[in-house]
Amino acid sequence: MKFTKATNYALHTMHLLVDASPAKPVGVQQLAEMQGVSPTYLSKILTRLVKSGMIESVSGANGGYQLLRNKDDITFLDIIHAIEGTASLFECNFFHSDECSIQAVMKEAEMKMELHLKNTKLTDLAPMNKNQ
Amino acid sequence: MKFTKATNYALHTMHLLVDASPAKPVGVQQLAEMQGVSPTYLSKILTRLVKSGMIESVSGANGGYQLLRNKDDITFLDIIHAIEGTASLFECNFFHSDECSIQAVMKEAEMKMELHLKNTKLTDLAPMNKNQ
DNA sequence: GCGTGATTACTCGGATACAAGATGTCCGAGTTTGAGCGG
DNA sequence: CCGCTCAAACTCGGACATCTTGTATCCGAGTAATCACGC
Repeated sequence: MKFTKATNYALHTMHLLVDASPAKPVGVQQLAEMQGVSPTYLSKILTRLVKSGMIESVSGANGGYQLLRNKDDITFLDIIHAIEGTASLFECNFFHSDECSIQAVMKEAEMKMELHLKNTKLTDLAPMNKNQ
Repeated sequence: MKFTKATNYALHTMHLLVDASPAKPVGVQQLAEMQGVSPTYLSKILTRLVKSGMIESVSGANGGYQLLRNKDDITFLDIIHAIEGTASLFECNFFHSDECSIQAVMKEAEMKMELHLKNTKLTDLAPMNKNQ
């Protein structure tokens, strides 16, 4: 039960892209270098963000990734769901006849967290400095 | 990013123990059978609950596990922390000069969830029926 | 009837096996830009 | 000066390789209750 590193990379990358917006697309190599990841791995992560419609890829020379949606619309939850999936964090395997009361509590707790992530946008954060 | 099955087992087992309290200790085999787990694996999970001081083991014939603390004091968060650990769900690997603003948001969201889990106790749930 | 030992019913802990998912790499393919070259 | 070609700079996607962690099993050891047996 931990957020994956991919989520960490995705959030930071989106933060960088928001800062760069609405400028030219940013190359994977540059993004990867700033975070100390391999470009190939980061591109796999970004592919998931593309599929969720948050960013788009620009192929060819001077290509890279850039924001697609309005930067004010992108919430933390959007990014996390794109990477981790939207499945519930807790799945009860017990053979209940009716709804599992434990699962209900867990789901409610999860929703509390998601609500906060849904209400926080990347533009709420201070711009990221390079030496940060 | 999912809660482990061990957490599921632990929560349901604690629920069963709360129902049985303050009766005699309940054997692992019985607890495991009700959940469709192997007794040996469940005992490993329960060991963690013992170490956290929530339950105690009674060895020997007619032994098993029983509640140690007051049943009204046991929160969901206690059980989850005993199984999953207390580490933060999100760890930023980026080399920031100061605090990571992304991590701050994530930690806050996590606290929202934990707050709900801390305020919910096992005794808030309806007793568990065998055929449930 | 009473003590003593053996059996039984349990938990405990370590070692190990297995599976799944996270993490990361490699490589071939497609795409756009831009430079170079010939007409 | 224009257009064509080709190389360079990119992303894309699949196929692997590796590592960690969750899940589960096995077995020997310890412990307490109970039973059996002999005095």
